[in-house]
This record gives sequence, structure tokens and C-alpha cells, in this order.
Amino acid sequence: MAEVTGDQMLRILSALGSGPRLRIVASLVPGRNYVSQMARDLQISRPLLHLHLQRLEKAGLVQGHLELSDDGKAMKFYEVTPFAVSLTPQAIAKAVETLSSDVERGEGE
Amino acid sequence: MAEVTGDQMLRILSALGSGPRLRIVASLVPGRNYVSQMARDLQISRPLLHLHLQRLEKAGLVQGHLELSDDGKAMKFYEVTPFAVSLTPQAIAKAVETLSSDVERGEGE
DNA sequence: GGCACCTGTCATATTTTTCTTACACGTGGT
DNA sequence: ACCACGTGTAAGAAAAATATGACAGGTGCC
Repeated sequence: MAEVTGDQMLRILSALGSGPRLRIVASLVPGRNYVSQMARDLQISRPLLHLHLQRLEKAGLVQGHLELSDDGKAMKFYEVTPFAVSLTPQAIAKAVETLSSDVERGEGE
Repeated sequence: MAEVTGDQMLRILSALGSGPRLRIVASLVPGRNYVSQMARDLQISRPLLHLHLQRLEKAGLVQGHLELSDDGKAMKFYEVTPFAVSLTPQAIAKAVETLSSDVERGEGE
């Protein structure tokens, strides 16, 4: 992950440039968790958390997968991706070379 | 700059999480420049550039100072600060510990 | 059947961010 | 005086992000 495209870097930075989302990532560092529980822990509504998680996943910072618990409930667990991005003026200059004029946050992969 | 407070990190990330602002920083890497010239180079209006530069400066990523040219014109030159922020899940977890509930972008130094 | 828990998404309102237009000021040169 | 160039900032429109509530589905248990 040392090398990232401009679009990818922008996606990462704008995903991380938000208080709530920083907290979400931080909350997953000790270990994985499932959506409803996170919503309670972080005191935010589940639909909103869902939105934030989507954005973070699209940036490749977290990853979620559905799992069936013993009592048959479908639960979506999220965990942090072990990313490492070095933020320097030079890295930015390099990334900007491959930056699309318009970055849409949709449907990628 | 290896150690940053949560608020500072959030300010940096949200300042950098924008296409235009990434381009602005990148444009200053080769060397300093003054506002009106940058606006022409980057094809954005001067007031808007002014706004972006303020935001970047508040995050400590660029620095500007007024200078008087030979023909007496007051020109504001900007240059990049040689920052280096390492973005990892652990760094974020640490930063979040010192994150205010509400970060205002005003008046800080 | 009720209830509890889990998941997802839609429609909507609210708040921020982004950007433009228009104005203020200053200098020096024609 | 006027024009060209530089600075700053305030007001308002336009676009995007943020957040809520209501609804859909699923399972198992009393």
C-alpha cells in the first residue's frame, strides 16, 4: 500500500477526514465488531454508521463480511485493513499526477 | 510532526481530502508561488483559492507571507511545509484519544 | 402470533462545504 | 484620471455531505 493512485489517495483522505469516521476506524483497532453493536458503542444511528462503513470500505480501510451466528442471526462483522500511507508533499505531488478530474465514490470493485 | 493531536490530524486529513486542495499542495512542491499566479495556473477563481489556502495553512501544510515586489506590489507567496504524517490504524487510534467532540476551524494561532 | 435481535435501503431534512460574483483597498505606468 | 496588476473579504447561490426516521427483509424464542 506504499504506492497508491491519486484517486485512491483522495478516497482515503476524504474518508478519513471526518471525526465520526476516525472514531469508527479507531474503534475497530482492538478487534472486529458487528454493525449494530458499533452503532450502540459509538452512539450513532445504524443507517448512518452503515454509510460511513461503506465509505471506509470503498477506500480499502476496513473490510466487512457477513457471518451467521450460532442462533442463526446474520451479522456483519467489520475489521480494519492494516494500511499504511505516508503523507508527504512529494507523495502528494506524485499522486496528483494520476488524479482524475472527477472522482466518483461509486461502484468501484 | 510524527506526533500530532487528534484535532490536528483531523484538520490535516480533511484539508487534504479534496481534489482541488491536493492539486494546490502539489503545485507548490516544485517551488513557491503567489496567489494570483496560482489561480491562473490551476484555473480556479482567486477568492476560492484564497479559501483553500487558508484551510491548508490552518492545518500547517502550507505557509504564506506577504512580500513587496520591486515595483511595489504586495504579493503573497505560499510554500509547502515539509510535513510527514504516517497514516496507520494505530496512529489513528492514538490520535482519536485526544479528539475533541467538535473541531472548529477557527482562530487557532 | 407476538417479541427480540440482526441485516439492508429509501426518502427526507438539515447542515457544511464549495464556488461565484461583487466589492473594498493598495501600488506603478501611460 | 484611467488601466493593469496585486491584495482581502463579504454575500449569496449551488452542490455535497451528514444525519434521522420509516420501512423492507431475515432468524429464533416465549
